[in-house]
Parts: sequence; C-alpha cells; structure tokens
Amino acid sequence: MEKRITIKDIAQKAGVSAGTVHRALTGKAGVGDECRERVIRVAQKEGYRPNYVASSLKRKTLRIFAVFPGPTENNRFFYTQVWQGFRDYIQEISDYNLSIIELPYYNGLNNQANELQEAFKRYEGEIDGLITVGHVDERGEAAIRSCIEYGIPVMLVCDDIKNAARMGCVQANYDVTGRMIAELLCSQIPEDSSILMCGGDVMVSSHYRMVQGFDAYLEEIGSRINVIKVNGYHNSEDVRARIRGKLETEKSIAAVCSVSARGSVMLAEELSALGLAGKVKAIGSDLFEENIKNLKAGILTNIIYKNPYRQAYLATKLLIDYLIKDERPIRETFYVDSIMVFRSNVSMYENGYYRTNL
Amino acid sequence: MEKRITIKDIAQKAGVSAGTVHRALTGKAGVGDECRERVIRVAQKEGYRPNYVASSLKRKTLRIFAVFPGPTENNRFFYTQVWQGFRDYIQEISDYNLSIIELPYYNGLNNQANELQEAFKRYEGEIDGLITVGHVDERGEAAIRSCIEYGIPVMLVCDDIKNAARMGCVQANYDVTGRMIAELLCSQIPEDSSILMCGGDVMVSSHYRMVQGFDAYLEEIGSRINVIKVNGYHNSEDVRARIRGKLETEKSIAAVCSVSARGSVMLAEELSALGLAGKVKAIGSDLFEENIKNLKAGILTNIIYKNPYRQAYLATKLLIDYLIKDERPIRETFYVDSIMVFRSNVSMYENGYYRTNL
DNA sequence: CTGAAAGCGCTTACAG
DNA sequence: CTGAAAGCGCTTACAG
Repeated sequence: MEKRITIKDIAQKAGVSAGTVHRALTGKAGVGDECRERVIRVAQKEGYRPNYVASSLKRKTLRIFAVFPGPTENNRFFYTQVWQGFRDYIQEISDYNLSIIELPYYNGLNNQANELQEAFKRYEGEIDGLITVGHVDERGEAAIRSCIEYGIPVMLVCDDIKNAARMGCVQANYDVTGRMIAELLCSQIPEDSSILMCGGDVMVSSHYRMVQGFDAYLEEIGSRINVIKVNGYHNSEDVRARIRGKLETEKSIAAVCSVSARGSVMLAEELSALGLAGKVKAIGSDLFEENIKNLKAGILTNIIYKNPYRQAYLATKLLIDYLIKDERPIRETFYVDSIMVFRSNVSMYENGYYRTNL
Repeated sequence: MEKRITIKDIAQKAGVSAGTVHRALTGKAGVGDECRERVIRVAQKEGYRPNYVASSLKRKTLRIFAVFPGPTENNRFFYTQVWQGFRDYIQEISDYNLSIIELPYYNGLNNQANELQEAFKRYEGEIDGLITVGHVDERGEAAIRSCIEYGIPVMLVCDDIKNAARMGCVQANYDVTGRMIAELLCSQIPEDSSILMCGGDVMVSSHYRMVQGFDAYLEEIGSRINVIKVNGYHNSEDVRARIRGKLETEKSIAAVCSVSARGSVMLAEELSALGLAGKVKAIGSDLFEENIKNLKAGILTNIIYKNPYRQAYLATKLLIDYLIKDERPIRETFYVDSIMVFRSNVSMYENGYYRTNL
C-alpha cells in the first residue's frame, strides 16, 4: 500500500511549488536551468510517475482527427472495421478529455486530400493529432506531408508513406501474409500442379508486397509448383475474363488465391460458374460478407484476415498515448498479425466478434 | 465542441446538491425515493455519463487480486503470457487508483486453494475483485466458490467452473480449436491415411473439448481418415512409449497432433527419433520455445496458439471495467480466437510480439 | 434525508 | 523566473 509519489511530494523535497515542478518536468518555459535540473533529479530519485488521469482533468482538450474512407460500397467491410477499431479505442479513453473529429471521405482516394486540406484550413493550429490511411494518391500524400511539416503528429494505418516523418505506421505484415498463403497451399496440392494467383494492382504496395512474399516462399522451399498470375484491379471485367480463361485452359490448376478482396469475389464466382467449387483450394483476402459466405459454402477454403480492426485500434492507442503521456512509441512501424481463417473458426470473426475487446 | 454534461449540471437542473446526485445515481443510501427518481430522470434526459477519470481520483482504492500459477518450469511459457496479459492491462489503467496484489502459486494446482484461502483470511473484506484460472482441483474450486459467495466479483481465465456465479470467464473456444486442427490436417493428407492424436488428460476439460471438436469435424465431413488416439498426461514416459509404439507400427499415419503442450514436445521428439520429421504433418499446441524451435526446424508443421495473453488481458479489462464503471460484461463467457501458426508467420508471435498492444 | 465543504493530483492563468 | 490560487469532475466525511 505504499502511497504513490505525487507532484506535491516532489515540490516539497525540491523546495519549490507544484507549478514549478510541473513546468520543470513537462519541459515548459519559465524555470531556471538550475531549478529544473534539481526538480528532475528529485523526481527521478523518488520514482515519480505523473498521474495522467489527474492531468487530463485540467489540461486543454486534445483534438484528434480521424480521416478514413467512409464505410460504403467497396469500402463497406474493410473500412467499417477500421472505423470500429478507431472508435473502440476512443471509447476506452473517452474520459480523458479528448475531442474527436471524424472525417470520412467518399468516392475514391482523391477525396482524402480534400478532407485533409479543408480540415487543415478550418482548424489551423488546433489539430493535436491525426490518424489516417497511408494508402493514398499523390495529392493525399502531399496533404499528409504538409500536416507533418506543420508539426502535427500523424499515425498511418494499412499502409505507410515512404520517408515521411509521420510518428508511426500500423499495418499488416504483407510479406508474411503472402508467405502464409503460399505455405498453406503448398502443403495441400501436388508439386506438379499450378496455382492461379490474382495479384491485384501492381501499383498498390500492399498487393505487390503480398505477391512478393508469396513468390519468395515458393522459391525458398524450392517448389516446382507453377504459378499463373493474373494482375489488374480497376478494369474488373477484363480481369474476370482473364481469370476465366486461365481456369478453362490450364488444367493443372489445383489452387487459386487473391491478394485483394475484389479478386477474391471474382475468383469464387468463376470457380462456381465453371463447376470447380470445392475441387481446387481457394484462399481469399479480407473478411467480409461475400468471402465469408463463399467460405461457408465451400467455394473458398480459407480467408486471410489482415485485421484492420486491430490495426486501427492499435494506431489510435499509440497516437493518444503519445499525446497524453508524451511517450513516443517504441518503434515506428508496427505489424499486426494476419490470421488464417478456416471454415471451422470463421464464427470467431463474424458479427463483430473480431472485436476481442469488450 | 458541446460541453460534456457534468454532475453539477444535473444537480442544478434537479435542484439538489452534487453530493445528492452522486448518491442517487450510484444507488447509495441516503436519498429520498422521490428525489432519487427525479435525479435519475434528469440525468437520463440530459444524457449524463459519469467521468470515471474524475471519480477514480477521489474514490477509495480498489484492491484487485491476481492468482495464477507462477511462471516457472512447465508453466514457464503459458503462464508467462497470462501474467503478461494481466500486467499489460493493469499498466494501461494504472492511473485509476487501483491496488494490485499478485499471488503466484507454485508446485501444482493444489496450491491455488492455499493462496486463495490465505488471501481471503488476510484481506477479508478488502478484496474488491479477483482474477484467477478456472483450471482447478476440488479444493481450488471450493476456495473460488467461497470468494464468490462472499460477494467478490471473480473473473476466470483459461477454463470455467460449472454453475459457479463468477462474473465471467474468458477462454479459448476449445471446440473450434479442435476443429481447426482436424480441418487443416484433412486438407493435407489422403482419405485412406491415419492421424495420431495425443488427447492429453481426459479429465481436463480443455483437452477433451478439443478432442471432441476434432472428432466432430471429421464426422461432419464424413471423413474416412482413421484416428489413432493416445491419451494420458501425467505419466509422461508411459505416454511417450505408446506414441512411439503407434508411430512404429501404424504405417498409415500421415499426420500427428496434440491438444497439450507436453504432448506436442513428445510427439516432436519421437518423430525426430524415428526419422519421420517432415514426413508427416504435425500440429502442436501452444506457443513456447520448444514448439517454436520444432516448427522452425520443420518437425512441426503448425502450432495452434490459444492466446493466453489476450485471454488474461481481456479478463482483466472486463473485471476492472465492472469495478470502475459498474458495468457487467455483455456476456458471461468470452471466447478468444485461437490462431493457426505457420512457419511463415511464427515471427509475428515471438519475443513478446504477440502483445499487439504497445 | 440532504447540503456544504474539502480534497484527489494535476494544469493554468495571474500576480509579482 | 517563481509561487499562490483556482478549478477540472467527481467522492466522501461531516454537520444538521
């Protein structure tokens, strides 16, 4: 039951007022060098740790901005979970005197920049922290860089931006995720068969990094399995036609997989149409309604779940811990584990059950 | 920027003092029925939500007891993670005016009851909450029941106790976990082969429930795979001899698995000794040093990870949320997802990386 | 049964 | 540069 050391104790031992201790320890102006050092020394000796619960009660409200795609249409499933993870952590910390501004953007990537610029103008000087996705176009990247240069702590989720001085990034380990797909499929199909891989958009780093991991695994184990790739993302019907073409002509295909959500749906549809459902192994990406239905129906054999909920939850926690406690995260890049989902355990991730908090 | 409603606002609107509002809303004695109802009505109408950060500053310190096996010997890995999960959440909440008493117990299950009884005697009336494992012997069960009858909120991890009025239990979904093992192995081996299953201790519910899930999956898909079972837990050398016997005589064995950590190690050793490493699929249970080494060495092909870290983290959170916010958890039984670990993603769970907080 | 007051550990103007 | 004082939103004796 040792009483916890408070700012008063330090003030007394250092022979100064509580206000001075506060200024000294938080690095605020208005304390003499000699005095500041003495206070810091005493605080360290006594093992003082500030009580952030108390400090939140009186300090100014922190304004946190969240800028993610709105959870509609194609973004319905993935970004619903991102928002959910963000909000769940905010909820956790809601008594800490924060002000949350949510800025969903719609109609594609290009509106991220608009939202950011507007917010920047409207709230100039009043933005204490920003959390957004690193999956951006050029203008989005520029907008994020301005925020950073202006001195706003920025956390990215899902994807990183190269050489940006953001405080951190939380994402899936795409290399490992690609390897997991390869490892599972290799353990299930013969050496002389083929895998059809939908590689998504080669310009999207999360896509090509998964493909890289996938390829690296096959090469490292010296697999003789033949990989047939179908790339492309935006022109769906073209991709679909090529998938169908490969499935019809390449009889050695024993497994299929996709690094993108959209590709997973198309794969499942084409497998069904060609009567191949259940006959070839099939791994889809991301946990959403159609993939889950296809997994339960036996069209997909597995889903790889990149855990956007947890990514956003963790990123929010890191940002807020920094703002409240002035503690920079122990690393800049955080990887959240991707999970291989089977028919047997998909129930553990349905209906918000993936929120293994509360 | 709408100002948050405080107890003062309610006091004013209800025409009473802040103290009375507090007593009315927390159900404390000393408020007239009519007055209490009025206050509650006003609070609801105004959407008042108490600020627990503020309340923690002044209320009495809550005493929380954690009683888990000490992280030594056989318990080194599994319970290290349980302690870690517990402590990580405590850390998160450490400014909320809590007093934590950790009571590890050693030399087997039987000492859980002793620790509990001693604590109960020594701290009688001063225990606000208890978190412990539901994997108990008879005396441990009796000790836990006394605590519950005494009115102490109790959260269990890892295993439940039947018909006990504990506030909740957080555990792996053992049925699903057993099914995952079966599903993965069935996708990798021929229909006319056999699986050697080390079923652990039939008296341990987590063991037999995994075996049940495993069997149920095979039956549901109408598999013709032959399952060879080796049960037993405490007499290791006897179990080991039987494992070896089966591996030597049953040539149809294409896969092995174990529902217990100890069984996993023995399986790996026997596979190696008989030159079968890498030739049969092998799924071990629990994430600890030897299993990880065997996975990397290609002796085990997968490890099923029951996530004790997250179980303890969540259980602690639920208990403390209840004590601080007086909110009963939305359910009594919480399942944490078990994760299938591959060689490709084991790095995501090593060196404390499973702590996907902080 | 109810209110006024003190105080939890901080932060923040304000005065000097 | 430094201190004294007020106050954040609660809870808790204390007095009536």
